[in-house]
Amino acid sequence: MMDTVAPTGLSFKAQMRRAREGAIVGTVCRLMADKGFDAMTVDEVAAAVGIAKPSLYKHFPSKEDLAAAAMAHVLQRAGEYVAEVPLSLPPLKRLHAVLRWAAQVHLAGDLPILPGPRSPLRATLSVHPVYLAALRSVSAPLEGWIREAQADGSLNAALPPQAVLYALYARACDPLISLLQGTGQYSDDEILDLALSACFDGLRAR
Amino acid sequence: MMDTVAPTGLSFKAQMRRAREGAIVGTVCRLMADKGFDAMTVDEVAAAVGIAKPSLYKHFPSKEDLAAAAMAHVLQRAGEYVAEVPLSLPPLKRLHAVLRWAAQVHLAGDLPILPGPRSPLRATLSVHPVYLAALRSVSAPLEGWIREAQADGSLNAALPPQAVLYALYARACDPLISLLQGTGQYSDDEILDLALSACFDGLRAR
DNA sequence: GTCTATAAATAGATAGAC
DNA sequence: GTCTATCTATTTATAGAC
Repeated sequence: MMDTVAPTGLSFKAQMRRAREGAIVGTVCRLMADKGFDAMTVDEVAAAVGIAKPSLYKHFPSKEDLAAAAMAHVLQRAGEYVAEVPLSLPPLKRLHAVLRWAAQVHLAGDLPILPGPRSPLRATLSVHPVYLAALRSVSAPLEGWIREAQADGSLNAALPPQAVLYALYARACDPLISLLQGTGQYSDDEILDLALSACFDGLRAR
Repeated sequence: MMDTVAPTGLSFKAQMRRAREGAIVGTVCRLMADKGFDAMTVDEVAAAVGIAKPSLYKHFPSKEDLAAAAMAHVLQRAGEYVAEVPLSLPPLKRLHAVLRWAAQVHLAGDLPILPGPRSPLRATLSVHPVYLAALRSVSAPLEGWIREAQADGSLNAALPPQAVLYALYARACDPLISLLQGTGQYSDDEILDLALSACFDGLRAR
């Protein structure tokens, strides 16, 4: 039996709270994907969620915590997807599948864009425990797969594993996807294929 | 004889004006590379240039025009570089050289990050004549080189030329470069080689 | 053209009623 | 816990002296 009904009455309110926080976080993801952290206003978030601004601040103490929660949420979803990728697949295919998943989230408009190198948000994230934990839950298995794929000869072994990992994070947020989407000339599947091919196959002919 | 001394007295002031505007635009480039358009404030720009804010507004009528001028400036520099690339090189090498140049500018901290897909800045840029002209002065030759490189079999012909062009723009601003730079583990040349290899060769082994 | 001083709007964040 | 109303700081932009 699932534990959707908790032993205490407290948990019902807790569930509603989590549901609302989920709605908030989802909204923040969309707004950060659209305009980025700096251009997003707390008023917009509140209006889009359909609640008042002070209610937001009961859930999250600051705008930056709001953003950190949103990015942690995306990373947690990614971590869940990573955990479900069948290890029977060859490691390169597993990496391919993860990037495809991330690119789909990007296409759907739910992937916050990366903060600038010296953005104040970066400082907040770099000490945010929940965000960092979610980041590691993705990075650790990916880095293992990268080493596997380099060992079996399917991934370019001249690239440091860390560089490959960073490249995958960068490609998940690839502006190429938005640019192609903006033309209106390609279907979502075509965009995914183009972006993945550009990343794994490279621009040079093979 | 060079025309550094102009026939009219007016042109001397004009030169000083251009020099100051050059300093402003250079500062804006650095700030936009660091923090992006939205997090950059006009006060910061004025302070960094060493002039008062109203003086800024004598040169540029709004913050968005400031940003457009900065991005147009980078594109003009890129256009000048493109015009100097020897056509004796094979087309793929020419594209390679241009991306390397852009990545160097990025590494130096002088390449504004791309605005978000629905950023208000995008709307301004899309109707800014100087910016659009500079953009075309880069895009037109690049697109020709892309078709050449596909025709001679060195560039993946399965990718639409437009997609390759967008990919090059995206890679010029590749966050991978900042991420590698942030580790402190790699020299600038190593970062350039890694970023260029990831773009042209792809992550897969060859 | 450059500055000091300031306007006008908007941002993040909170007080206090219910 | 949620809302109305508000505070404070900051931001873009300008008026007006020199």
